[in-house]
Amino acid sequence: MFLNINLESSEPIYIQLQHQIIEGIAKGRISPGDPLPSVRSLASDIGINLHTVNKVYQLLKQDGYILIHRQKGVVINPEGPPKADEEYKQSLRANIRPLIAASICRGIEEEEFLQICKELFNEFKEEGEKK
Amino acid sequence: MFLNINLESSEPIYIQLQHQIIEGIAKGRISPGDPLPSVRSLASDIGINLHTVNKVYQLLKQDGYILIHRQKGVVINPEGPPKADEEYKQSLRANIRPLIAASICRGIEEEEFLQICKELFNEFKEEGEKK
DNA sequence: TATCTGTTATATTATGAATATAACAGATAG
DNA sequence: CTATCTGTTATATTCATAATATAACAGATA
Repeated sequence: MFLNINLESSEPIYIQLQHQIIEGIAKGRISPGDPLPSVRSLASDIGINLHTVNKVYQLLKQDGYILIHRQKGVVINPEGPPKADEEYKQSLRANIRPLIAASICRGIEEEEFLQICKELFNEFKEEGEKK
Repeated sequence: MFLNINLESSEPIYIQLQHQIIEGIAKGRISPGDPLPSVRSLASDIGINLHTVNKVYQLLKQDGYILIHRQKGVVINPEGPPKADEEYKQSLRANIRPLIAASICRGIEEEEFLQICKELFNEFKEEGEKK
């Protein structure tokens, strides 16, 4: 896999895992229909507990990122998660707001902030075109 | 004060407080040199413990947002926090990245994301001009 | 002198993150 | 049929963090 988990980070393991899998989907490194490792094999690959991986899979399932069939195992949802509704956008704003506030206090202008966002979007686009 | 703390939220109280004070500075609701309430009075105003407020003040002091004089009490730092260096921008990118990844998966295009950021910046600008 | 300030110390409770071990039921390969 | 692998559930333990409670100290102030 493309996973790079830092066991020493203050960021919880299950959050890192969740983020990196979602980023993998956004970048097209894993495509709709692709299988994901079993909770046990992924856990032993990374060197963590089975339950930590299971927790992540449950969260991803709940958000519509993956499907879990008793037979086929774990698969990237071909449909993808539901489109962003107003509630989602509201929570998105709530997450960005403190980042912008701190940036303003540190002298990062709107232009520069938007530029950083554009560069991040390019990070995802470029990878998507490699395939 | 302009504080609105949700004691039921899963977001820790000290994080809410920290964010709202920084947002207050970014919006110009509190200006450089302005005093902040004492740890005890603010704590009793909100209905929380003195140590929770003290923790927030220590974090804000550490980041250069406020100054704590033995005499004058707590004051918004006239200098403000240090300008964003490359390390800060790196952590900023790390914070924005998962938001963008999830947005892409949910069908939010770059344009719309940037538009949301612009609106948030306006949130801060508009308030700043009221004074 | 009494009061308010930030600060420090100590202890307790509650919650969440992560682990360990075990077991169950369904599917699959030998 | 048997053995193995799958996700799932249950239970328990360890550890760190968030939040509280109570107390005390030293400097400044009225």
